[in-house]
Amino acid sequence: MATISPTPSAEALDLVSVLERLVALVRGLLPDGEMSLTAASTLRMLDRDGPHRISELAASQSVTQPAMTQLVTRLERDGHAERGGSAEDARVVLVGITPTGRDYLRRRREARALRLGELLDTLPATERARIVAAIPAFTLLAGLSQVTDGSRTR
Amino acid sequence: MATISPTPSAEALDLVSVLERLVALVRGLLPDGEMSLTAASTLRMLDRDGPHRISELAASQSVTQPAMTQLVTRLERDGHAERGGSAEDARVVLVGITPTGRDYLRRRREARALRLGELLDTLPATERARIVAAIPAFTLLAGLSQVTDGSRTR
DNA sequence: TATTGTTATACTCTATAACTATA
DNA sequence: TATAGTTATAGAGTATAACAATA
Repeated sequence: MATISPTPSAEALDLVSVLERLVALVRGLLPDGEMSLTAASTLRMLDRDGPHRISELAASQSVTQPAMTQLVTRLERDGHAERGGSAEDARVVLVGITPTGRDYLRRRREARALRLGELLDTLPATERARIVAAIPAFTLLAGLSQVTDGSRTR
Repeated sequence: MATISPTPSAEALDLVSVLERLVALVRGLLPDGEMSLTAASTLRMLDRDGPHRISELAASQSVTQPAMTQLVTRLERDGHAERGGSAEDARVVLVGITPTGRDYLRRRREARALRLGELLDTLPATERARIVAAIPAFTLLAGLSQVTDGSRTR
C-alpha cells in the first residue's frame, strides 16, 4: 500500500525557494568571518528578548545544550554576553547581552544595510515598493517561528 | 578629524533586520542535520545554473578553493554531484548536479514548504497577500546578489 | 530521581600553506 | 610564470557521553 504524502501549496514552495536564496544573499552581504550564524542569531535573541537560560537558547537555535554552553563561553570571552545567576533556581544560568554586544550587532546590521540599500536602488520602484510593503508581514511571520523554535526538543 | 560614515536608509535597516530573522526561520524549518548551509546552497546553484568550475563555486559561496574542493568531494561521495572535465582547458573541473541531487533538493524544499505553509495559514489574509505579492520582487533581488557574489575575491 | 549546566572526546567543516598538472 | 585544483595540517564549532550541583 502506497503512503500518500501531503503536498505543499505552490505559494509555500515559491516562498521557500525565495527564502533559500535570500539566506545566501544575507550571508554574502558581509565579508564576515567574524561570527558564526548561530552565534549572531543567539546574540540577536538576547538583544530582542532579554536574558535567557542556556537550555532556552539551545532550543531556539536547534543546537544541543553543551554546544550552547560553549557558544556562550565564546560570546562571554569576546565581551558580547555575560552570565548571571537566577535568584529562584541556583542551577540556572541567565545569559544577557552586553553593551559591547549591542554595538557589534548594530555595526553589523548597518554594514549589511548599506550594501543591501545599494542593491535595492537598482530595482525598479514598483518592485522596491512591493518589498517594503511586505516587511511588516514578514516580521509577523518571523515572530511566529520563534514560538515554534522554542518548543522544539532534540 | 572625525571620519563621516555613511548612514543606511531606514528601509534597508528594517529589511536587513527582517532578513536576519527569516534566516533563522528557514534554518528552523527543518530538523536538518543532513547538509551544511554552504553545501545546500552550492547544490542549488548547480541546479539553477548548470555545471560550474570549482573556483566559481568557491567564489559564489565565499569559501576558499580548497574548501570547495572538499565540499564537492563530499557531494560526489553522497551521489549529489559529479565531476567532469572541460574540453577546452584540461586543468578545469566542471561540477554538475546529479538526478539524486535534484531529488534531494526537491524533497528538502517540499518538507520546508509544508512547515512554512502551516505558518502562513496562521497569518491574517492581508499579511499573507502582502508576502505573496512580494515574492517576484524578492526573486529579482536575490538574482542581483548573485552577480555580486561571483565577483568577490578573498 | 529529575533537571540544569559543564567537561571530555570525536567528528565535520573550513583556512592557510605546500604541492601537482596544465597553460 | 601564472592558473586550476588537490593534499596536509591546524583550528573552530558541534554532537554524544559522562559528570557535578541543585531541585
